[in-house]
Amino acid sequence: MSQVARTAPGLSRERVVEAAARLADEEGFDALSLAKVARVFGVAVPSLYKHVESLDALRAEVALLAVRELTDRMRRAAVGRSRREALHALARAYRGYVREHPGRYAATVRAVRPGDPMAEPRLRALDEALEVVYAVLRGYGIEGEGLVDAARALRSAMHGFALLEAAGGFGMPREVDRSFEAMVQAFDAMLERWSGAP
Amino acid sequence: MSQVARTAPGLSRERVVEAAARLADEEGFDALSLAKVARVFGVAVPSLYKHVESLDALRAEVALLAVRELTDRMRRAAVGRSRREALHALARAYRGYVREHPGRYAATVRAVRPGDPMAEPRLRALDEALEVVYAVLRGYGIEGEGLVDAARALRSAMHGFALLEAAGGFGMPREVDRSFEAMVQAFDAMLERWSGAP
DNA sequence: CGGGTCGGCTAATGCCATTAGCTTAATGGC
DNA sequence: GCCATTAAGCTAATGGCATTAGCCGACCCG
Repeated sequence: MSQVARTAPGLSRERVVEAAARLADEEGFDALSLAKVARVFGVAVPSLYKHVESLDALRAEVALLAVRELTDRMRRAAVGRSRREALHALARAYRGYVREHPGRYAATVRAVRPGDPMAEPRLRALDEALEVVYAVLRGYGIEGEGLVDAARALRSAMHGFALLEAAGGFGMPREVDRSFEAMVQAFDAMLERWSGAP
Repeated sequence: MSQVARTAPGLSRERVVEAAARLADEEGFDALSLAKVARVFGVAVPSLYKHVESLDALRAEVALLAVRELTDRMRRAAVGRSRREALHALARAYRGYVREHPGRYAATVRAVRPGDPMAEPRLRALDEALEVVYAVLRGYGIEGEGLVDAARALRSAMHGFALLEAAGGFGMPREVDRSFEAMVQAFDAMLERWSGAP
């Protein structure tokens, strides 16, 4: 008898991933575990396996979510602007996302073992993010091989800055803002006469 | 009776850390475990605790080793050169280290919880690495606040590039070389007229 | 010779991921 | 309306791993 009212947690893949992403942001991506996700829902750990294949799959799912969110934000920021304006908006969107969602962002960084099928959607999502960067750079008149190089340089700088900031590798927040703006501005100048760079 | 000839593994903190670093390079920093280190030495896991305090401490020790090695390499590369020459040498040394020792490098990136006493030596070692970067930038006549900004930008770019490369985020190796050189060259141009940047 | 420390060990604990197999509620076909 | 199927929870069991406690032999120093 009874045991009624199981409160039917009503899990779903989406809800599980969302909770995992929140946990990653709060406690760090490395600290993410099925046990913690289960605790959030008041559910036994094995129940989660009805919705995700493994802890690794859950991590990959969080990474995919993050790449999509980040791409979306970048796109919104860059739309309707060009050159300096677009570059600053793009860069600020990027940094903003990493600051708001450090755990999710950390997930995107995880090295992909070559041939890992679980990472494939993520790679495709990353291509889309790259397209946004390309669009901004084309606004500077950069094309061809130089476009690839410039995109890599820009992504490296944003990525590196975000990570070092997240790792506490810098100092006072005010100072960090200034350094970030300086970096983006220098990039703008660099891109203005990139044409002959290679 | 017997059990003679224990082959006396002769562990030491240094040897344990060295083995851990090698393992991290081969299988990835995340895959590092006390169990694997113990297996390398043919020793029971708890024996390791006579030499390191915990897995976390071992990770921190690997990070410290890596920062020191990297700093040393950067210093050697930059000595006796200036400006463009120094910049390229520094950047190549950085990338070279990350390629040779991806696991060790990953260790250096781990976020430091503020107030973590275990991370303190690492932070001091990082300061030393920063000094090398400063030295190169001073060669461009950059000083004061701009020096801090420029150093952060440069470090971000190298760090970001290295990580994205390690994560397989780019494509063909030949192309990646070219992109890296292009980035460093662009940086050189940027630094040449950095003075008024902020 | 005798005590102490050093560097191994075994045993035990507890957390976590994962698998197997059970149960119950909803669903859909006849 | 009833049965079969499936979906979504559960408990139990397994095995890897980090960590702690406490034993024990070898070597060093008096």
